[in-house]
Amino acid sequence: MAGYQPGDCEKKWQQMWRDHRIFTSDIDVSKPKFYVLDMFPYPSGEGLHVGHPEGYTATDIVARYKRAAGFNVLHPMGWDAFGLPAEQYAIKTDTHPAVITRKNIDRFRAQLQAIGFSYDWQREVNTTDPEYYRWTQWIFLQLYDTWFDVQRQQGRPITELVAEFESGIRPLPESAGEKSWIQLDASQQRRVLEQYRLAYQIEAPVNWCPALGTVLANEEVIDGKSEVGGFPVERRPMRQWMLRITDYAQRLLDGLDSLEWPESLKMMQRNWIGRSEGALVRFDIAQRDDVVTVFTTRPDTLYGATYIVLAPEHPLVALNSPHCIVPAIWPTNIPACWRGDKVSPREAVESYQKTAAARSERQRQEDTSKTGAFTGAYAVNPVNQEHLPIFISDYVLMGYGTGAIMAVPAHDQRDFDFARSMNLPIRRVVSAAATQLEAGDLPLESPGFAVNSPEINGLATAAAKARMCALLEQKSLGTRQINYKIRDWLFSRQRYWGEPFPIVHLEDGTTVPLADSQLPLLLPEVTDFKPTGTLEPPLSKATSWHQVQVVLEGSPGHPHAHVVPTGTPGAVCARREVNTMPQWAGSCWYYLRYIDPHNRQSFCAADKEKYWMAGGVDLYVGGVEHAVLHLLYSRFWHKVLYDRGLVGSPEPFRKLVNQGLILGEAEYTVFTAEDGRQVSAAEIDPEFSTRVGSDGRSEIISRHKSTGSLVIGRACDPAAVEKRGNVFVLKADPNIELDARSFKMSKSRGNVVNPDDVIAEYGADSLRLFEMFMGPLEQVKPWSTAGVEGVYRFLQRLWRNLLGGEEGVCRVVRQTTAGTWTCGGRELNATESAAAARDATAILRPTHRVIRKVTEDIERLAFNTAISAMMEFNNALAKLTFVPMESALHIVRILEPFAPHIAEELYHQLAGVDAARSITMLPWPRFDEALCVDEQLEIPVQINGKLAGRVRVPADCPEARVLELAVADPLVAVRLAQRTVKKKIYIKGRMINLVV
RNA sequence: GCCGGAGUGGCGGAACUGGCAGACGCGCCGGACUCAAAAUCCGGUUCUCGCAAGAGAGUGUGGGUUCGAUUCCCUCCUCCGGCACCA
Repeated sequence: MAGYQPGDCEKKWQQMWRDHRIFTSDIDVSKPKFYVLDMFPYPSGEGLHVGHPEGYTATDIVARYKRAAGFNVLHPMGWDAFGLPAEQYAIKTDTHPAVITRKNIDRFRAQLQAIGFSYDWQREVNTTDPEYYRWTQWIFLQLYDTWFDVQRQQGRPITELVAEFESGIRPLPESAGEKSWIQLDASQQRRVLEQYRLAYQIEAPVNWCPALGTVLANEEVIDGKSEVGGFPVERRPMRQWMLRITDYAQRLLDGLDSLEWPESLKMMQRNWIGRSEGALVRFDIAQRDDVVTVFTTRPDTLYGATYIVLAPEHPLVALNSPHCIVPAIWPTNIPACWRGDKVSPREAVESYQKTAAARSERQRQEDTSKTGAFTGAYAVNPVNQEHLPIFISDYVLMGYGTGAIMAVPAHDQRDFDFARSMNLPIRRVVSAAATQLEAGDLPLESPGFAVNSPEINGLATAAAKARMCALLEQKSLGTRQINYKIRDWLFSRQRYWGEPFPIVHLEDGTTVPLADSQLPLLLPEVTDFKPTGTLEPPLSKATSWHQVQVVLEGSPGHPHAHVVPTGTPGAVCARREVNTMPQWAGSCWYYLRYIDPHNRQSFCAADKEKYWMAGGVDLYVGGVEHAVLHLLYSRFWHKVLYDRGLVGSPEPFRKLVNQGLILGEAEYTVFTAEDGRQVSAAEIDPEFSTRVGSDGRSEIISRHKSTGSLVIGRACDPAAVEKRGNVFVLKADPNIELDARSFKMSKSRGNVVNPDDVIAEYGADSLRLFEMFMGPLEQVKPWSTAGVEGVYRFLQRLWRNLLGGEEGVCRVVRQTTAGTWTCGGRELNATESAAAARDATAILRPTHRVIRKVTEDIERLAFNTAISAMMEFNNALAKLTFVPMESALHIVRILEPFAPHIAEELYHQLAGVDAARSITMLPWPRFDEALCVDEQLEIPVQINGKLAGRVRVPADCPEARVLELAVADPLVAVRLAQRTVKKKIYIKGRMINLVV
């Protein structure tokens, strides 16, 4: 038999697994279920990179192990295939995105199958498949049909809201006027309900990205640029679909506590949700019948308020509104700087509003200096009737709280800065010390003790807050309030490649959902899918698609629509929604579709959902980049489905692990100045450094810290580098320090590793093993081709240790019932038999130990140490002449989750079983705890914590005897001479410490 | 600035719950096999001093708790990630 040939056997076994449907899963109530899920990929044109198989290998190991351990495992894969990159590429190459998507999926599937993952491919899903997205549309309609009951903190069907309106239990909103529900006509009723639905439309300032030709959610905008492509994003008002995720803020926050997720990720979601407790306080506007309400988290500082600030877009300063509080002329006795060069407050406000509107999000972030304008109006502080000037400034955001604040410059850095630039008074109302009035420098933001505040003087900040809230509520001047940073989810996109909304617009401006029987609403096959260059989506060009006639069925106040041929009696004209859903829609619920992927009656049958989703997905592995996108959105959808009784668990993903990024191989950068001299990395100004790509190789342009002259950084041959102390230097000139680090893989750097190439050279098993051997799953770690070589050698050695090398013979022996030994059918002679018996004894304990180690390490997802343990065991095998069959089968069995192809091959060659039988059908081996420890232990002996000697004792040796032997040990005795042992400490089986 | 996480050989990393620091792999050095090379096998490899036996130091820094600290506590430094005018 030839040696280990990964290329041959991997294809063979992959074929066998497919032919015999080895990994097909079905409900089996006799077994506990285990749902192990990967974040499904976006099938990009580039194909897989080595980062993808990292998480996929981890879950595959768990899936294979859990099956062997007696679980019924669900382990599926699919495609998140709607979205911008394919569409951008489609526009560039003038190919239909469906064509590109199909090609990319085929490529991804082939690549994944070449790695030998044990997915149940019968359950493959594709978000762009009409049979899939009909249910995405259906779930959207559930959101549309749901309203949030604040009292119950629960989403409920719209019919229940209608019933409450009809019976009068729930008052109609003010917009309905004085009429009762039945006095409203159908159109008015629809309008009222639209204000309650979880899916609603609103005209609001949104993130418009001109380069992509679409709006984006807050979560998709990073530093004022689009997450996809990095194009600038501007704010502009547009009518868009929103989902009321804000209503679920508290439940999304509370739910985190029960989840086994990385703490950092929970923290990111908590920050994003951004709960803060405080109070709403009402300030009357002086000499007017108007009120401004502010939100504050520091009601205890109310006496320190010296002015009020409104966001420039605040309704009270909308100059064309009757409620505008800006007077026509400046009040008397105001400082000149409040007035500036403006002749009237209106002019000042208008001018500032224009400046603020012109500032982009990015400019706001970069320049945080405080500017603003005096409105000429005053508000009255409700606790002391003081008149406070009202300003507008863009450091107050309309989107948060009430868009208005009370400014307490003594205890808020931003208010402090603004007060300084506008010459406003600063009044201390908190002292850092209970016994002093003026402890701590201003602005003092940290908690302390209230001063200069009649009702609360002396109270610690927390108590002062509570007391002030109680006072405000008692006098009806304000209320306790909880605010969230999270905004409603902007859910529509002006793109072609997404799910169409199953909604039509009637001529009265109201919306009506399509009847369920009308789903899926297919994306029209258009040739022109390009953005229009205006704010109109591409689907607006598909006139024959969006102009329809419908008949309405059901209650006129909340009907559903059937699209019918023109001229059908009772039909009315309508227009389909021409926006499409964002990429996140399909991924919000795909884990549910895997459970029942071919169901044509329902998104997922209830009994199947109940079985597989009991307690949620058991293990979910994916990148941290989805922390506040997919992971928040799908929790939200899941909670809505839960409220509507469509799923049985309140949280979708019980345990979640983020795999760490895989970086390119380590690189060394040497810096050269313009005059050709080399410069130490320490001399470079990191603030100034920028990376530039040129013909696949990346350079760094930077400048010298002290001289400011231009410096270029280039990659340097690792052979020319050595380490001196904490830094890497050039061997040729140790005065020149280098920059040493690994970089994120990218095309422009030219450091991308393609898994296909690794498989071609070393096989899929080596790829899988190395991905796991590199280090802990969660950690960021650099790729190393030499490291792949290492695990490849391990597999070859294991092969040789069991089956022999090129010309070698099998070393695996069996003991017959008669007690004799055979090797490959040949009976061993007396000398050989003695060796076989000796080897069997020698390897017994290591066998049990390696089973235990691998079992425990898989359970805690410590795959790197599990692999080291198998390598150690393999090294032990190499020292033997013969390997007992039992040990051979055990090591092959526990290797299978990591390297399934070679394990399958070795199993068949060793056990000689039928080709259709898979090693995966063998149960996981058990280990005997008693056989995991050695009979003889070597106990280190310390004197005052320093190692002095060792003693060998039997494992069950009593303490007194161990100590006796320790003191008697010659090395120890020498050091103990003329010293008295004060204390003897023995940690059973571990060590001895003698204190002298 | 705020909130997380992490600093261990030349490199990736290991060390259970406070108990022999450096498992395993890479790299490097030496040897065997070979006409030679590759592959393979054997041995060595934290640093400093020493021919050696051995001695000393050592888990980012400085301190503390403890018989004993990579592990727990405090200080500072560096790196990575997230958030950032959120009242």
